Amino acid sequence: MKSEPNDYSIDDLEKDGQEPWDGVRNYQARNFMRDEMREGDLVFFYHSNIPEPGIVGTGRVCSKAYPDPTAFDTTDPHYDPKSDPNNPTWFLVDVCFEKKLSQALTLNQMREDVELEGMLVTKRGNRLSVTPVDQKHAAHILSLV
DNA sequence: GCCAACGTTGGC
DNA sequence: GCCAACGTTGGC
Repeated sequence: MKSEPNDYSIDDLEKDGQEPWDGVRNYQARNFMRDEMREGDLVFFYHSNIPEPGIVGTGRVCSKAYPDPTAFDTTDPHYDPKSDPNNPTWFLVDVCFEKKLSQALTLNQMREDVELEGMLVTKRGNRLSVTPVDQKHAAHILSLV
């Protein structure tokens, strides 16, 4: 799961302990959260839009998927007038802090690692903020950090 | 700050 | 339903 650290960082998650992953307005990312993610699933926390983007920590999915309340909040920047509260468009899960890495696993390192070949987040032009990670890729990442 | 990638919007 | 225009993401 990507986040710009200026907006929400691994340190923020460590401090908060748990955070609703709100504001996602992309159908593919929504589908992963709503349909694929389960409580207890491992999450890699990725810092984007910085000089050295990469994985900076781990977390866990710690709620079932539920409607994103910011979609109904007219004062929220992610307000979506087309999302009907009776039939919500946007869903999210809560993410709980697990661990901050002593050293980030950078995007460059992931791209150079043949074991991580094909990992979605390493692909050029990938803009999805929530992407699935293969079991074998996840296991390898855990062996590195 | 630039720009490639790509999703969304809206005219037709 | 096509596609040009536009907006956003995010690496560089």
